[in-house]
Amino acid sequence: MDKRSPRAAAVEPGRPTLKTIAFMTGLGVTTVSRALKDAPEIGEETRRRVQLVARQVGYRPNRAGVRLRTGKTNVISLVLNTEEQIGGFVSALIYGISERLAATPYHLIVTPYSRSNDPLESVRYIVETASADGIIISRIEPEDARVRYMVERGFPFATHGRTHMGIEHPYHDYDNHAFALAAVRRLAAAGRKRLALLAPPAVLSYHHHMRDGFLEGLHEAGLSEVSFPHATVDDRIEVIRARTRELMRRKTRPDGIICGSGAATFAVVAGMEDEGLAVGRDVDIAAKESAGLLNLFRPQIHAYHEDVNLAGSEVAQAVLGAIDGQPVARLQSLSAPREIDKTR
Amino acid sequence: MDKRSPRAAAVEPGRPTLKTIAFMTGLGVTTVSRALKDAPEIGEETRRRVQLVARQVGYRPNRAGVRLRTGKTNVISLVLNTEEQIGGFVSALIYGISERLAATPYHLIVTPYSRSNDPLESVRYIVETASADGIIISRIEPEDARVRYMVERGFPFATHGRTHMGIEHPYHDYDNHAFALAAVRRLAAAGRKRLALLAPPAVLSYHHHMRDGFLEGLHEAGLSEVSFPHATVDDRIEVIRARTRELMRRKTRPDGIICGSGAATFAVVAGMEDEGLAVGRDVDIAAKESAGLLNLFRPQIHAYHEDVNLAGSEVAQAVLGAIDGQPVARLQSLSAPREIDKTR
DNA sequence: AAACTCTCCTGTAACGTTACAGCTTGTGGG
DNA sequence: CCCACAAGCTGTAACGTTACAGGAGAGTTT
Repeated sequence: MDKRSPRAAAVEPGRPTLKTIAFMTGLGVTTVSRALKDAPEIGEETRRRVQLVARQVGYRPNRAGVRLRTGKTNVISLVLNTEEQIGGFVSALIYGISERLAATPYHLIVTPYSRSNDPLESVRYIVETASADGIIISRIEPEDARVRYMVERGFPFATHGRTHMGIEHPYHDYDNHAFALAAVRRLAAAGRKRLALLAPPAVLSYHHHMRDGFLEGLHEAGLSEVSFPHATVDDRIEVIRARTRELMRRKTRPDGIICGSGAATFAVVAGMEDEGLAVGRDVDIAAKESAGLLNLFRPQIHAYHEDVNLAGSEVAQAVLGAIDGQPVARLQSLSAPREIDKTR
Repeated sequence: MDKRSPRAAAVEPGRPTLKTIAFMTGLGVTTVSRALKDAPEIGEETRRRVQLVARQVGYRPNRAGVRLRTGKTNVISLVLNTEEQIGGFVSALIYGISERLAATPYHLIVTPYSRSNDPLESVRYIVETASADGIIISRIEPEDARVRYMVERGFPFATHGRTHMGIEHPYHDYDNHAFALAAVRRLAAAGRKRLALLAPPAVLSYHHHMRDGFLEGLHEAGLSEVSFPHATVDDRIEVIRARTRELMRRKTRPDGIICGSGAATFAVVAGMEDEGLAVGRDVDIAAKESAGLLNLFRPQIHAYHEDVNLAGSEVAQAVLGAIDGQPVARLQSLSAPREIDKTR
């Protein structure tokens, strides 16, 4: 056999294109294209006819063709740090984003960067090569170079977290201030006096939100802080556990600990218990998590839920809005902490 | 200003193309294209000159152009079930895949499907629209319709898990048989006699691997099984916890439980403890996990590590090999369980 | 009846790339 | 001296799509 018959090329081979439909309907390719996007200058009947045929033959626009012609990629890129904390965090975020994108023509592509290379590099690559219509980033810093870069270039994006650089941009964030405040109040209500905070790394914005809420709560309740040195929620479990041991051996050890992530809480509790101290008896712990395992681990922990799945939807929504050119103010949202009900 | 000067179009605007380089070097577009891919019929000096200029101007091939012309997408699609178990599983898998793809031109796109729609649907969409060069799927069934479909169409793919349908295909899998066998031996060594297995759903291949290893171990050690009814590792935590309670209230309750996932183990232990039973005293538990939290949770648990990050690399490697047309036999790998050392 | 308008449709070109079929030029063999 | 051939380069066309500039035909206005 020869490769293909020289003439029937329009209709025979694998996948239907505009040309296929044009041939079948006897119309021009342009007309078919316009008809499929409900352009007003196409006759009602023609439009229906084209759309019927398109549906029948299972026409799907060729993404490469569209992209080449229009520059629109129909891609959202999620730029992630490979060192991102353990646990279902990333999974839940991705699922949340995917759910939101499912009914749209957008595909989600995951672009990781490791600690070794510049976080800006991935973003710059995507923007320069125009390989996505919008970007989602996380691990936001107060002065975030990526945000500045994308704003300068007018590239649509949304952040999972806020900045503090006098630039308004689309974001979704968990209200870590409210979480820390509620956590302090909870521990104060339990009669605790000397609180420690295991916070995120100081370079990240939500470190400050959490600390501000923490300090506000301390002040409000007249409590004092015991610092938690050389440890953040991003450290390896063994590190946090060891630092917690050291902390608990100090003369003025805390009687309450607030913990900024689920996995870290496991490590903190383990470190405490290494020193013979018990959650709820010697020390109260308040923590936020997304997995719902903390109260199986130790029922005494005061757990707050962070809905990362929802965060994914929200941040996807925000970036879609940014692509549409919606006003920024409408693309910013904050999600309130919810204390997990232990009475069941 | 008019849109753009009618002639300088080749060099001025945003992004360099082959035309830009052709203009700069004074060569033809075709020559530049060939030179950049080290084609033999291009002179040594010309080739170096072109590559130098390309590097200088930061040339990146336009993916849409390549894709339209060649049909090659440079995309790997990871098709995931939204209901996939909680925890870092998916994150780790994605990171593993990404690491492997980082040095290649491939992008990773994540295509989820929910329980509601046919798992085959996503795969069929990708194959029919040729929107990826290769596919990775998980949650493999012994007779997997997706595998059959892709094999029939000669579409490159790799599975995270094995099938049993007489078809050889690229895969990576964790050796759940070996895990279950080792776990039984461990519990037998601890003097346990009546073992229960909390396995994956029976539709999935690794259910059978795990059960086979379990049964082999029971037989070898002369132990008996206590069945764990109406529960799988994929059930919600509350469900597993409740079923465990019921199980432990039975007259012939197990004195050892083997648990096929980390999160489920939390639920099982919680259910046990609801009934006043203690891990290591009344019941021994062996479980596999990827997060490394189980021994913080209860140090008595016999934990086995599953390296999902590695699984991601391996399965990515396999799909790349499949795309290259490498022989299937070289694209199959199995990863052995490793017992986590508790003595530290 | 000419000019205009409106509706509905069409052809051309271009996005960036590569396969293919040439085209020069120079060299060596007959 | 002519031909063959190789090396090294180039132009054309095509992948599927859409923007743009029309154009035919029918109806309306003057």
